[in-house]
Amino acid sequence: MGYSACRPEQRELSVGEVARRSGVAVSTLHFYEAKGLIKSWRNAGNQRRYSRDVLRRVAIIKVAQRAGIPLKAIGEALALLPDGRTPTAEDWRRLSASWKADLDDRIARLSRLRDHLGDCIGCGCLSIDTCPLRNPGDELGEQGPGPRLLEPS
Amino acid sequence: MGYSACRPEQRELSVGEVARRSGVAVSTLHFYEAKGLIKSWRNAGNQRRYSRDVLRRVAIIKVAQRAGIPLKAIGEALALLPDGRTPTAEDWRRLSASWKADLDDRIARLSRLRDHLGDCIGCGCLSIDTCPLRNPGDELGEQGPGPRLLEPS
DNA sequence: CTAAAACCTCAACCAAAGTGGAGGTCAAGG
DNA sequence: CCTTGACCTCCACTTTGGTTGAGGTTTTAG
Repeated sequence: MGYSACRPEQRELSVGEVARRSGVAVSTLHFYEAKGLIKSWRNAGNQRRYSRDVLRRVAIIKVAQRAGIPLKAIGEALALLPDGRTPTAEDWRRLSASWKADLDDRIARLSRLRDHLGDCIGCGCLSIDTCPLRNPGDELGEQGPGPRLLEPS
Repeated sequence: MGYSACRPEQRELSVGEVARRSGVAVSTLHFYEAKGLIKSWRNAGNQRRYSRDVLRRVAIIKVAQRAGIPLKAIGEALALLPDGRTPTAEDWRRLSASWKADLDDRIARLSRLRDHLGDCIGCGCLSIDTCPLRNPGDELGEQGPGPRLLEPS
């Protein structure tokens, strides 16, 4: 067995442990670190060591991702915390509130679309100018070019 | 001026015209064609020609995309239509009904997440085992690996 | 007829959010 | 001591939904 299996009362974690405890792959932790979302230091053998609160950070990242927040935005939000500290309850309040607003907005858009879809089922219209599905107008406005991201399935 | 500016009563359209009328870029039309979502034939000079109903197909594609349906699934749905014909009102009824179910599901997931987020704002818990945000369990189940897509902003 | 605009193909590139492998190092158990 | 598993870096590849550009052809307006 590896050295990461049985260490009670640890105050620092290896990547493998963080991976197992947080449920994300080791490669993903590397990736998050490269993107600045989490931090680590190195031991004498150049291996990553994490403080236990990285688990909370990863948890927050995953929740925000499920809410549809792109990693970049999550990183920016986390980076705004003084000292890059792990969010306190108060920090989490602010973060989750802003993400909730985002989520509310996304839900509202989708709901409006659904309603129009319901109205239009079977109408076969889709006519430019008259069909609401064809007139994104206000809430469903133009979406510019570039890659478009979808909701996690 | 190009040759596509002033042709009244056309029954076939050039890419540029389809692009202008449907609101998507020429490159996107090429892309959709490569993916089998739309079809065209060629004139003597090897230029694409479309029947007018490609506009309806593109309209349907865009609506489905806004509902969060991936292009591949849209293509499969359109391909199921006999003769690859342009959807009739009845076809559209079936298509939009299936996409609406998808949309309903997505909205339901996001709504549950929002509610949990609301419950948890400020609680600072995020504790494994107890926080609903940390327990995707049933409705918010595991999301496998691979690229994740987000909702169109 | 000529020049400009629109078209063609093919290939590379973009972003996001990772995954996977090659080749090499480190640590711990037996 | 030595094997094994965990770790390291770097690079390439994946998918989705396109965009951009190079280099060449066609069409059309003047």
